[in-house]
Amino acid sequence: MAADRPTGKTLAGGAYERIRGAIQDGRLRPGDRLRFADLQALCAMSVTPVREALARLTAEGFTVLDDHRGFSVAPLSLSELRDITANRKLCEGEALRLSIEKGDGQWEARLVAAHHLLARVPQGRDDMPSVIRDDWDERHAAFHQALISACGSPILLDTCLRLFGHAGRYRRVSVSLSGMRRDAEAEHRQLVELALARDGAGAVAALHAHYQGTADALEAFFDGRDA
Amino acid sequence: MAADRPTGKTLAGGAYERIRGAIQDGRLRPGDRLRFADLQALCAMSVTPVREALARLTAEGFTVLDDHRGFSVAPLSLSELRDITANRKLCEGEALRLSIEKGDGQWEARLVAAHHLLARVPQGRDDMPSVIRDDWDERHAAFHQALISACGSPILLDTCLRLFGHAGRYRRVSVSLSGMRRDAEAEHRQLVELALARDGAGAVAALHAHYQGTADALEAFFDGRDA
DNA sequence: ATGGCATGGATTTTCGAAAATCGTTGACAC
DNA sequence: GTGTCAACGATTTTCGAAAATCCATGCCAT
Repeated sequence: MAADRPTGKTLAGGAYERIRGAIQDGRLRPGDRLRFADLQALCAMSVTPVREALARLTAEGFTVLDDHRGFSVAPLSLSELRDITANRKLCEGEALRLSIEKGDGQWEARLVAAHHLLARVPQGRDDMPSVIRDDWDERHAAFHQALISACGSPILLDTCLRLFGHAGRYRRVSVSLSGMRRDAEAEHRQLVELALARDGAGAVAALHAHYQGTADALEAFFDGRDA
Repeated sequence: MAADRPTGKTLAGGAYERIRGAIQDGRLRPGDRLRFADLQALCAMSVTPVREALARLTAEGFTVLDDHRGFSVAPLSLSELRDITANRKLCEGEALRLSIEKGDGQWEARLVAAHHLLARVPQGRDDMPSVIRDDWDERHAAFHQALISACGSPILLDTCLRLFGHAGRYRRVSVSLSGMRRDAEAEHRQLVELALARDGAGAVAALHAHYQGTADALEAFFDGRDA
């Protein structure tokens, strides 16, 4: 709901954002075949920028490409969810540890500010409580980004950002079917407190528990299905 | 020297491999502007597949894109080298630990085989000892891949592969100017022994030392330059 | 001399159609 | 009834040129 104008600087960039948005919020579902005709209609442009957008999305793992058979939305699976969770524990855990070790007052300020914004908006919509609000999602991402923003490693930050994006696909599917997680707020607040107290080990443990809790909540949904 | 025919299945795939190869072995140098006219000549194809290849390379960090100003080869810097090294320690270290913990006989066989192939070929060319042989480079990559191939995490493997590719750019630049590393062979053999002995902690420590040694050898070259 | 502005050239970005490829359907032989 | 093969339709992939954009040069006014 945030991209009607040719968003960025180039059409291809706009197509990238639009298609990625459609994948992340479920309008395009896992396994769906992506025909160029449909995507051209969705993005109101020719085939070239759409193809570039799909190339980028494929490199990031949101879509897959079978040569000469076209693109499709990357499937979701229980095994990938577990894999993502394990990698988030490893990478974001280390990034958090580094941030606590090296973060300065600016970092603390960013963290407190991001948490304040996140805590001020409800997770679900008023009319449809089982659908995540767009602004909550943005602020949630910004919060986790702020948490690790002082780690000093652009590459690690990039890895974490990529993992966060992939986890987002699972988060939304789960929430739409099994309801919100009840204690996310408390866990976020606890993370801030531990970080400000410079309790590296405790904060990393809390982060691990946070992700594992999210993953556990999702496992129920995938139970039975999956490949 | 390994791609005259339209390598893969699609032209774009061939362009990707060719341009990436040119970047990794230094024919295209960091900061070089990538004009479509030149690339079309290099790849012998039209603009569309070249553009798709550049989109993929950009998503993987080998090239950068300024909107409407074109693509260029991603620059090399001392800070990025340190960042890559730290991330390799973290990710490949964990992947190695997991492989040692979970690897079976098949993994051991792959590892021994890969090491055997690597040890059988000299690092530098006979005519130009300061240039890495293409086959050594391939086998070196295969060895490190085999080392962590039993970690059970496709995402972690992908991260490691990406990091290895980036580190390769630094490795070649360094070797071409300051000569080979003298003890790489011994370190590789030691890694195999520790892995087969299932000494997780020792193997990870050896891997860290291996990467740090490589990085230290490179720092000398970058000393003075860099941004 | 200096700053702003229009003009030109070089390059990227996009388009719409042609060429190539894959899966499938249907006919035909065994 | 079963298996093989050829032709078709749908779709991707590629092409070559047009449109859009940016950077630099030179001109004019101050």
